[in-house]
Amino acid sequence: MTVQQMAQLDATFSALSDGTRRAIVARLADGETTLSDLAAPFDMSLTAVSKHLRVLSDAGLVDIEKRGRTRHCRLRGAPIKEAVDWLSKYEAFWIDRFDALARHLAKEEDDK
Amino acid sequence: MTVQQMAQLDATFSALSDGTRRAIVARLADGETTLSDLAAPFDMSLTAVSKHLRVLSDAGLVDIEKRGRTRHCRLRGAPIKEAVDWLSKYEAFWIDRFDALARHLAKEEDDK
DNA sequence: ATTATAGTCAACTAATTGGTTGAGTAAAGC
DNA sequence: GCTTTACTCAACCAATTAGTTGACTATAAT
Repeated sequence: MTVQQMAQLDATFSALSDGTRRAIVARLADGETTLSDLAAPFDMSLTAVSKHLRVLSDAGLVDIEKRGRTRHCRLRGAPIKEAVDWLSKYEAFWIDRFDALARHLAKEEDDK
Repeated sequence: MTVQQMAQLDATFSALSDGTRRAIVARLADGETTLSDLAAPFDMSLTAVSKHLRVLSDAGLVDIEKRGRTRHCRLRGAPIKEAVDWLSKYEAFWIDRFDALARHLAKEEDDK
C-alpha cells in the first residue's frame, strides 16, 4: 500500500466520520444539487456547509462544478470503493455466511 | 437512523481515519496480540499506541482483555459491518456490475 | 442601475487530536 | 525481596477541526 493510498483512506474515512458530511453524501446520492440547496436542511451557516463540502471535495468524494453563481455538486464513487475494498479485507470478522459466499464468487469473477 | 447509530458511525469512521489504527486493525486480523507486541513495529511511544488502542476500543472495534500484566486485544467485526452497510447504500456510485449482482443476490438471501 | 442571490475569504474561538515525558502501579521473574 | 516488565495516568504541547461573524465578489433579476 502506497503512501498516497494511505492518505486517500485517511481522507475518505475522516470525511465520512462526520454526520453532516454523511448526510450530504446521502443527499447527493439522490442526485446533483447546489450548495445552497444542500445547506438548507442544516441548522448551521452556509459557510459551515461550504467547509464540509470542501472536505468532501478534497477527499475526492464530491465533484464541485462552478456554474454561473451556483456550485453544482455530485457524488464520486471511487474513494468509497477504496474504503469498501479496505474494509473487505476484514470481512471474515463481520460478514454472514451467505453474503460472504456471494462476495467470494464476485471476487473470483472479478479476478478473471 | 438513530442518534446512537450515527454516533457509532462517527466513531468507526473516525477510528479508521488514522493509518496507525488501520495498521493495528490489520495486525489484529491475523490474531489476538498484546499491546506491547502491537506497539513494537511503530516508531512512537507505548503510551501513544495505547491511546490509539483506546480509540479503537471506544469505537467497539477491538476488545481489550486484561490478563495478568498484559492486555490482550482482538478485533470485533460488528462496527465494521455497520460501516460497510452504510457505504453499501451508495454502491451504485462505485460498484462494478458483477460485484453488484453478487451483493444484490446476497441481500435477497439475507432478507428471507 | 440597483438590488438580491450564491458563494468565498479571513479572522477568531473552543474543543479535539496525536504526540510527548515523567511518575506511578501491578504482576512476573530471579 | 529486588528488579524488570507491561502497562496507566496526568500534564503538557502543537496542530487540526467545526463552528461563528463580517466583509467581500460575482452573477442574475427587476
